[in-house]
Amino acid sequence: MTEAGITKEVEGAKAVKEPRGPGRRLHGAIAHKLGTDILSGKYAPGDILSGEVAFAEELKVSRSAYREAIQVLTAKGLVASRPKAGTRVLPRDRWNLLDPEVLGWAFAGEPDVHFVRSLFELRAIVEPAAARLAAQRRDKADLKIMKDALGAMRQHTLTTEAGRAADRDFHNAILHATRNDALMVLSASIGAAVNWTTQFKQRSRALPRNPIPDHARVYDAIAVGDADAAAEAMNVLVDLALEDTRSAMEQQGEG
Amino acid sequence: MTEAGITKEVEGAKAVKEPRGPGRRLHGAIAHKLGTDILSGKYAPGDILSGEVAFAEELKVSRSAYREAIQVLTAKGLVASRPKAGTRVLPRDRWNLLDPEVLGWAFAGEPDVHFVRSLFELRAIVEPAAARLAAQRRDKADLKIMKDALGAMRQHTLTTEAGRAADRDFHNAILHATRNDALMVLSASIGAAVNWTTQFKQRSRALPRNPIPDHARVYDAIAVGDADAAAEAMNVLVDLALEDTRSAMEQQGEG
DNA sequence: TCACGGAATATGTCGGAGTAAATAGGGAGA
DNA sequence: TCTCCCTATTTACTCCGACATATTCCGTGA
Repeated sequence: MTEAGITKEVEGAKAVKEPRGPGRRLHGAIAHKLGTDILSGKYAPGDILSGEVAFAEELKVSRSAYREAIQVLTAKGLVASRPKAGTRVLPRDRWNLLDPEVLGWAFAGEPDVHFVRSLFELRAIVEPAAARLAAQRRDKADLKIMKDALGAMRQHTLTTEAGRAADRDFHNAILHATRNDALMVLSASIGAAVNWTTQFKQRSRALPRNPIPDHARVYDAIAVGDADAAAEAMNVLVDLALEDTRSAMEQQGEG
Repeated sequence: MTEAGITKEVEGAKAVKEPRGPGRRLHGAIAHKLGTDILSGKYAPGDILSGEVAFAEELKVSRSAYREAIQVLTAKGLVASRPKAGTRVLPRDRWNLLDPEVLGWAFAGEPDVHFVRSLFELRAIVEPAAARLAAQRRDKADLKIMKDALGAMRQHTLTTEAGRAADRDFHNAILHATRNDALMVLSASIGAAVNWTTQFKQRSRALPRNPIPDHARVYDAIAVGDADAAAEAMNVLVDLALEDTRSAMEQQGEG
């Protein structure tokens, strides 16, 4: 039954789907392939993806599947299609880089060091301000989540998956405590970026210093409602991360 | 010819397309309708959009068109479809609120005051930091754009479209001068949000004080490379905007 | 050299078939 | 008799191929 279920369309999906991906749909797999190709620079802005039929038969899929993938890419601002002009890659400033899926495509290939630096700069901007807002709002439920995450961080080190999960929970709780929808969405993007860069950072250098006390200082400041202290303590944390990224960037080349 | 060209599918598009929309595609119109319905709360998170066929025949469009629209919504994290469970509205924190199109849907109906405040808070966080980075990088071409926009702002007032365009150009140039891709994407979102709220602010109160001197102070600080002064000057600007939004919010109710 | 018309091509749209998953029903074991 | 597990059916999402349409390009004529 299962072997019989592997029809030709699934074989086509296997051809374009990357191995680590979960049970993706066929058009999702095509979108992933095209997205990574665009993000990696294989297709430059202004370039035209030659017609539907050519791509569809090259990828051994029907035009509908290809079309669905193009719709996804269009929704994310990567391409635009016009009736006769074909599907054209849009300029970079039209791309929705904060989209989690686009972020995943960007980090699927070679992570562009310039872009990684941009992301960590954004984090260095947003998170201290978020800590300030969290200290001003001071939601009890979120405070408890932070405290639990802090406790989990004490038990596990940052080298384990549980430790990294606790770290993520702590930062996400702070973003959540701002009661700011826009910041919460950003937290998803930033968190994803941090995740994807974690592996890169891990092989570039060992995990430095012990971040627990710094995290505790952030929590204490938020708990007592000291906005300035919270922002400053978080500033120390993200500056450390930014510095790590900067050195890793120089190590990879392209100063 | 033109009347003959109006076939049933175009009539269907007219049925769901809002009047002000430009030459949108059919599935784009459906996505707009469903998107605004979801953003306005007509469909709550966890709610199920009953089957393809029901919606397709209710909207008088084919299933493909409906499916394309669902693909767009899925790409933006608004919904998720599973073979039997139907198409389900995802929780809010999965939504890609920073997507320009989603932002447009959010402001198509009643602009949620809480969300507007979030957006302006984000702007108040990002723009001073952007001014600081711009002062550190100090790109000559972007500096010229800022200067031109400043000159245009002197000639037109903020009550005219040209004046508002100059204001947008000025702020966008600062974001662009950061050489930070993530910030540049955010600028598109924030700029769109500011645009959509402009009409709301205009009828709520007259344009206050003359912002030209403050903008000039930001420009001067960036031009001489004084990062702290640039951040502080921009802080004054965005705090003013945040204050305006706050008062407009209270005026509308829901303090 | 410019304008108009025809042709070609790619997009947009439609209806049908297949397949995967969730639910409900029945049977067996405790 | 109640509970748990297995199976079958229903459901609707996914994929496919073909048709209609709009736009662009090129050629011809003025």
